[in-house]
Formats: sequence, structure tokens, C-alpha cells
Amino acid sequence: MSKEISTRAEDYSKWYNDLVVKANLADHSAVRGCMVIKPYGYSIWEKMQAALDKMFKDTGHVNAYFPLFVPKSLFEAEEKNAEGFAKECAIVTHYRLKTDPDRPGKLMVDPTAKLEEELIVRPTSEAIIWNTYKSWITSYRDLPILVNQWANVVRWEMRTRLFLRTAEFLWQEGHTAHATKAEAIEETERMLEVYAHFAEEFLAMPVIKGIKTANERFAGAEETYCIEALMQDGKALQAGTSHFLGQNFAKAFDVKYLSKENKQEFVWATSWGVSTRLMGALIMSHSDDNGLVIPPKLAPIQVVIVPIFKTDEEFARITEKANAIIKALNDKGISVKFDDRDTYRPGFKFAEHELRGVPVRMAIGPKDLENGTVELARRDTLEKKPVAMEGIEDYITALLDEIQKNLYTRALERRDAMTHSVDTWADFEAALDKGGFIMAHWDGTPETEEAIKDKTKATIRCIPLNNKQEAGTCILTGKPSAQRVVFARAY
RNA sequence: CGGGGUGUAGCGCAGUUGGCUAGCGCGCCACGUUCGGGACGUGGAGGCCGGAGGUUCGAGUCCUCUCACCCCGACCA
Repeated sequence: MSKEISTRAEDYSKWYNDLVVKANLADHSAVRGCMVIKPYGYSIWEKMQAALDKMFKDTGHVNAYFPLFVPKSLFEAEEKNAEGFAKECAIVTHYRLKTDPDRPGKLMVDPTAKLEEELIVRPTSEAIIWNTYKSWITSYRDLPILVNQWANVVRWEMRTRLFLRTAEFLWQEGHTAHATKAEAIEETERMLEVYAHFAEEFLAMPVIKGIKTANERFAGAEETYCIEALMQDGKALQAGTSHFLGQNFAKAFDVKYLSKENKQEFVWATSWGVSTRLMGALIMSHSDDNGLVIPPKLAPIQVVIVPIFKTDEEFARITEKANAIIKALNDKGISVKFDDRDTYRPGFKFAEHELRGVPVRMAIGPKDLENGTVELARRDTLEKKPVAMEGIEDYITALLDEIQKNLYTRALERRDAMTHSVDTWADFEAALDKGGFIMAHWDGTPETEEAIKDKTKATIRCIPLNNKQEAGTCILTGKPSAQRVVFARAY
């Protein structure tokens, strides 16, 4: 069985950090608050990208690319949005360096190369994109515009964490334009569904779909929808957001279209995004003390074959068998790595592939050649057993599927076990100490939400979609409430 | 931006009241024995002790300045 992960905050933080570095996913970079995503980590991200990209295309979206820099005048056009991001922007003020007369061999900013207008390094692209949409849209025939962008953005956060909150991060941001409010809301909800489906099917991570309270809403949005997941240490993680932007950006950038009725109308907007934060979510959802556990659908290597041999002759015979198995597995669309390095011993390889989260390990040794078997070990349960070589590809196909399902079930059970319903302030505080989601009544005011946050650091993660209506009283103020909302301490 | 801390080999660290050729573990390289759960032995490579200035016969160690990073807080659609 996998060992217990300590969920004490500082231990968990350290465990998480060590794992990210040791499993070769990413490193702290020399640049403040940024990280280097290493090839193995990036290959997992690529799997996520591919799956998401297909889902975007299947829902009618196309990819495009917009500039990294946003002139300040554009950035500030939508006031709420600008205000929301103002405190975390990187700003380009100059465009040239020169040699420093006082320090030979050193460079200095050339004061004569000051920009007329500062450029903001995008923290999100609504401004630059809506400024562009203005020139793309004149008629209802131009709508809808369903565009997605894969890009990097910069948010100068004061405190950073690998994958979860780095100064620069990779993400995708969808930006759509619609003729009607209903259509835009439909799009917002559709993309939330896409995210939820992706999280559950690919990341094997159960999520709660909901809407944010006014306090937590995206700056410039009318409504923010989100998916919220629970990590193994009992803290919540916002895993994706989908915003209904109303006509805020259309009005800020004067984007209008002529309707069928020959009337000028403002365009309705949505935006939605997920980021490399999902890598953090993946790690904190499934991993154990032996290392990463990657769901088969996202594993760059689904099966690793470790040969066990003493002599060249043995190795040759094993290789022959292995090649036949690799072929059969590849034909089933399964990615396989044959770890034929003779510079490491089997035990070392076992440990290394476990650390990296490979879902299935196959060991082939002399005994197996004799018996016509292989030894299969599954990463999720760490079970090992001999399996007949004959028909192994079908066995593994089913096994990968089972591992994917098991990871989801396990995560769901863990989340349910960490979800508590409370009715009093005392119970609320007690539940917070245990961690997890807390379903509790709230009087619906931003002031109360803020007060609870100040007292406990817990925030309202979301108001679940299709939430059960149930009369109750607010845990803090005792005022009437019509429904429970999801509280938690969050990343 | 406040409070605290750390900078010594690729990584993790020790280095006493200033003293001799700056150490330890892991990793790395070579050779040999090993190889079904992170092997072992022997030998070896690798340091402007974060940077600048100062005190001193002598500085990793003391002083001043500076830079970087980390932690706690504030902040984080």
C-alpha cells in the first residue's frame, strides 16, 4: 500500500515541492517567481493541451495568437478589469540598452529609449483581443467569434508556488463574441462543462461546478463560473474558470454590430481559461509518497518494460519478447518505453518509474521466459502479479482503463469523506481544522463573506450549479439563507 | 512593502573564541564484483566560501555596504 502523505500544511508544501523537482517536472528558475518546466513535465502538459484543444475544436473553436504586450491605454479601457490586475503587472518602459560608461562591460537602460507609452505584459488578453475584435465585427454575420489562444501570461504575484502560482505561466484563454446575451451565457456554461469533463475524464479529478460570489468574481465579468477541486491536504484549488463578460468589454472598446433589424448593438462576450496550474492539481490529487501517479490518459509513457537479466544472451531473448509485446501494445494505441539501460539496476528503475508515475510497469526476467509470463505492477495500488504473455495487450488495455477509473473513484471518495455539512459557527471552525469542503449557510452578503475570510482564511469557493434550495441560517450572522455554499481554505 | 532567515562543489549541509593544504553525505567519472525493489569496494574529478570594501601578520569566520533567494504576513479574477 502507498504510504501516508502528511497533510500538515508545511509538510505537504515541502512534499509537493520535492516531488515536483525530484520527478523532473519542473525546477525553480533563476528568474524571480518563475519556473523551468522540464521535458517530462512539459510532455504531460502537452497531453493536456492536445486533449483540451480537441475539445475546443469539437465545440467549434479555432486558435489564434495575439500580442504579448498591451499598450497601457488599451489595458486601462475596461476599468474594473484594469483595476483588478493593476497591482500585479510587469511593465515595459524602455526598448534599448547601452554600455555603461561607469562600469566597463556592463549594460544600462538607455534613458533616451523611453517609450512614449508603456507596454503592459499581458496578465490576460481581454483588452488586446477586444481592441482587435472591434475591427473584425461590423455585422451580425460576423458573429459569433469563437477564438482560443495558447499563450503565456505574467502576473507579478508576491508569493509564488511551482505550477500553482508562478509569475509567468502557460495557459489557454478563450475569447468569444456573440450577438445575444443568451448565446454568450450558453457559451460560458458550455465551456465550463468542457472543463469539468476534462478534469474528470482526463485528470481523474472530481470537481464541483459553480459560480463565484461577487467578491471572487473575475474583474470585468458579470458572472464567473468555476470548477473547484479538493487536494489531498484538504485545501481547495480553483481548476478552471469561465466568465460571462456581458457587454463590458464591447462597451469599453466600442465593439458594435448591425443586427438583422438594422440596429447598432453591443456585442456580448465570454472568456475562459485553464493553466499549467492543472499540473499542480494533477500532482496533488493522486500522488503518494512513492511519487507521482499519472492517470493513463495523460501519462506520456503508459507502460514501461524493465528487463531483468545477467547475461547478454538473456538480454537478447528478453528483448525479442519485449519487441513483440511493444508492437502489440502500440497497435492498441498504448505508449510503451523499453527501459533497456544497462547502466541502472532493476530496483533503481522500479523506483524511478514509480517516482515518475508511469501507470503500468512490466518486468520480464528469466523466470518469465520460462513460464511465458510477465510481472505487471500497477502504479495506483502498487500491486504486482504475474500475467500470461499471451494476449497481454488486451489485459493491459483493460488495466489502463481500470486504473483511470480507479483514480477517479478514489479521488471522489476522498473528497466526499472530506466534505462536511455544518450549521453552527463552532462546527464550522472545527471542520476547517480538519480541512476539506464545508457546506454551510451564508446570508448572501459580501460583508459576511469578507468577515468569515478575515476570521478563518476560508473563502466561498463557489455556489454550486443547480444547488439544492434549503432554508437555513447564516453560520456567522444567523440571518436567513436559502442555500448552502461551498467554503474551504484554498490555494 | 513590513518581520524573520539563508547564501561554502551539481544537490543537501558542517566549518568552534579569526590560524596551517576548506570538510562531510548524496550525486558525478574510472575499474572490478554485482543485477527479480533505489548494490558494494577501490581510486578520482569537482570550490574566486554570493559580490564590493574594510580591520588584521593572517578572514569562510569580525565590521560596513550591497545583491540574490527562502519563510511568515499583506497581496493573489
